[in-house]
Amino acid sequence: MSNNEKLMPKKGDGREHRSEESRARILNSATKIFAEKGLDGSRIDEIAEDAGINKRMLYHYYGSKEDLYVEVLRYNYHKIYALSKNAFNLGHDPKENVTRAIRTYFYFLAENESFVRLISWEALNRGRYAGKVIPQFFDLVELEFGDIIKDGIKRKYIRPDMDFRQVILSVQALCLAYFNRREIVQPLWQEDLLSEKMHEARLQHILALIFNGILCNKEE
Amino acid sequence: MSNNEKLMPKKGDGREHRSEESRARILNSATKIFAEKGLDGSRIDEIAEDAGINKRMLYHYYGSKEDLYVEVLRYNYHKIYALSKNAFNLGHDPKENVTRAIRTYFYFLAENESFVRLISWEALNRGRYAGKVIPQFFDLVELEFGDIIKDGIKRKYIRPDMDFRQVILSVQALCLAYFNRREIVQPLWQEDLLSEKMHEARLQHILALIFNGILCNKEE
Amino acid sequence: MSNNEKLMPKKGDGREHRSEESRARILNSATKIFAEKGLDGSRIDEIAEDAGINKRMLYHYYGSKEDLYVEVLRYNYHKIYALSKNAFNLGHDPKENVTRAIRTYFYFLAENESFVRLISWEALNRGRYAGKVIPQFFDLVELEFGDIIKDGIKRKYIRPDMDFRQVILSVQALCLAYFNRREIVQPLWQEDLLSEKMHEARLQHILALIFNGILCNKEE
Amino acid sequence: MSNNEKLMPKKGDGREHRSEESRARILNSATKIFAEKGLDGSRIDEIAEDAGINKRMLYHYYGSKEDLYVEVLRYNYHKIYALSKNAFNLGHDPKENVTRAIRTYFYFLAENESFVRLISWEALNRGRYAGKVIPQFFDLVELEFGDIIKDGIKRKYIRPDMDFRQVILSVQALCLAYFNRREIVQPLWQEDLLSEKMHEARLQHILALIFNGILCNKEE
DNA sequence: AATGAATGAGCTTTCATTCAT
DNA sequence: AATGAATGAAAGCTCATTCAT
Repeated sequence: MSNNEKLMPKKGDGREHRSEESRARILNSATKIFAEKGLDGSRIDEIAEDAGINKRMLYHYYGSKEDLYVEVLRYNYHKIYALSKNAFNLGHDPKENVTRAIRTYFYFLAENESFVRLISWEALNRGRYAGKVIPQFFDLVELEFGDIIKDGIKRKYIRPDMDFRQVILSVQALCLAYFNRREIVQPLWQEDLLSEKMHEARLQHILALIFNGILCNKEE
Repeated sequence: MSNNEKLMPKKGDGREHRSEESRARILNSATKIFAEKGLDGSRIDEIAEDAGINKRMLYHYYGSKEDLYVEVLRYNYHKIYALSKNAFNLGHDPKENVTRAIRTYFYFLAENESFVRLISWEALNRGRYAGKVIPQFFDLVELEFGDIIKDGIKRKYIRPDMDFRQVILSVQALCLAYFNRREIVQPLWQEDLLSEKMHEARLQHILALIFNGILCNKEE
Repeated sequence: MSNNEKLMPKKGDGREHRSEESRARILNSATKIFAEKGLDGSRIDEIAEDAGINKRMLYHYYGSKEDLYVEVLRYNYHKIYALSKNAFNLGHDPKENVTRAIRTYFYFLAENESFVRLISWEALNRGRYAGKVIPQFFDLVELEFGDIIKDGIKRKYIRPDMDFRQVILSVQALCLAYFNRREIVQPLWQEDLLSEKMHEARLQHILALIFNGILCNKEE
Repeated sequence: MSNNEKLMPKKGDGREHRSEESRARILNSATKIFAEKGLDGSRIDEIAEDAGINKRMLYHYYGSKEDLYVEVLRYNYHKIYALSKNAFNLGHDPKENVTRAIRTYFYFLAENESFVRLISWEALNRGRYAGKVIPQFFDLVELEFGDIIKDGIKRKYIRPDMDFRQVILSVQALCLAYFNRREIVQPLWQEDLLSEKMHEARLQHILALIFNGILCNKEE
């Protein structure tokens, strides 16, 4: 490969174009399959076939199965990182801040099933691989959302005895569990948990719980 | 061999005893390793070695890797099934009922890390294997705890617009997440999440959240 | 075991009786299963289970799988050996001698499927195991039947240019093939090859062929 | 690599060639070893080593041990199928037809020991595997040879009371037995059964038997 | 005489990875 | 840039055989 080509990665003679496309196809297939089956359950052959490329290219671009997995994590964490950059900025009204943050997070999960599953595999892997991507790896939501909670406490909207870390963990848990345990609870529920209506119902439940708890005789 | 044993050839003559012990050793090792690495990540050889038995016996007693995995699930689900039988009965005071149920469940998880991880792998497996054990498989907590919530609503202690299924899912999520995502959040927190003190702190947070939400100006 | 017991093998205190019975059960089961699946395809466990005895006893009595196989061969060769002792003696009429010998042999095969299959496995094994039982191992028919043919030639009943060894091989082949290739030809034929009627038809065909060939214009 | 080869990327660029060669090497080794030891007695490692290829390729090309076995049967049945297409056509003279067919079949067996053994294993397997290849599986000789016999009967050359199916089975048996039971009868005979002279002697015996039977006073 | 439990060697099969073009 | 063929190590599983009672 000529030096020239290295300097113009985005505007090549068509080779890089195909190259970039191949890389992307691999990453998409790998995301799909790793999300579905986890690192140990996935097969390199299946990913290559799904991507429609030769297995050898996969090694050329990503080095090894594990490295590819780490790339998949990086690629997917970037999505929520981008999200948090845009939607988690602080407004005047603490309640609105919290509501907007939870809604944004919840619908991000609703629309990114692969992300939900990837971070769940990673939790079971005790963060072994994600740790290579993000030294302090959280959803990244943790940081931004933490500021919102702390701001709410400062403005005396949220009770001061609330540990913001516990709140973050709880919000995450309430959102994630719905997608995570969908197949498990589905038989108990009547409705389709993937419907728009049920999504909104879950979000409203989370908000109600967070703001008021489950008891009667509370003023809104 | 004592004469006594000769007189009771059907009970505890040492042979069956050894057999039962081997089965138990396999099951314990399998629980440990499957919980740690999941079905795909675990190796039969490792389980056999950990159990201190010959690999052949594992197949003799449990048939196949997958069958052994299903047995491990059955074995561990029985634990919480037993729990729910004893601790989830209905008392007069709805608040006490809910509190006791949550506390019991939370400390069961605290003391059974294998259980926490096994149901998490199963959630990612979409209940494929647990479904073979428990046709309608939940934590089994769902059923008993559901009665408590419904009773609380009937007695006008819990708000009537609360969907008891959402509440169950939320309580589960709030408890499970603490153990599930321990390694992930650990870097952010200062304390040791495994300490008795932090356990109690998390439980108190869950109870506060469930009963009152996070906002100020609420009477207890 | 006392010397006394050794001296009275047939009239023991009940132990030998059970012992003899166990040996016989093993031999019968082994005959059945080795005949069906051959040496390599048979499993010691299956034989032990079929015999209803403990696997350990099988080793106690017969030493090894291969030794048991050889015993099965010996046991089954004895059957036809006994047969040839009784039915292959020489009468006055050569034609009657040949007819009786063929009929006896054919119906012996018809009634001893295990024997048919065991000698077929052995043929494929190039006589490796049977050679240990009968140094010169044939059906044993070879010897007796050979005398009959030679006698027929001497009496000018059978053509002198007939090689008696070829005749023996041919008679064997004509009889054996019917049982050996039964499943193979069954789809082509309409009748049930196991019926008494078809057995007799095959025997008559063999006799006709041997005595006259297939051509027209032959006097009987 | 020559320019020529680059211009014809789909034909013989060396890759497919190697692939085809590997497949063929596996098939040849498998034929040899399965014929010698049967399905149960053969070892995949031995086949791979004999073929000089990596065991993995065997699974890549043929899927499983059993599938490979079925391919071996298909491959070898094709040989006699091709034979029957060419040599079994009907001439004017019934005797010549029969003679030619038997001679052709007999020498085909003489030159294809693997075929002889494979169909013998299959007979013992009750046609279990060959049935997957050829729904109605015979030697294929059955069909063509049957026409010859039926034609001979129609022309009043062969006796009308001869069942053509019995005749086919008998001819097969007379030919096969010589190769099948070679090691068994060898000790009884003085000559080398594999010699050209003995082959011809057996063939002549079969023809004599078929046409005239064994008795004296028959005109040729 | 009899048996349940146990074993090591070896079997078929799978997988991530590399070679040669 | 791209690929079909090939591989070695290891996985799950099986089997004849022996131990301990």
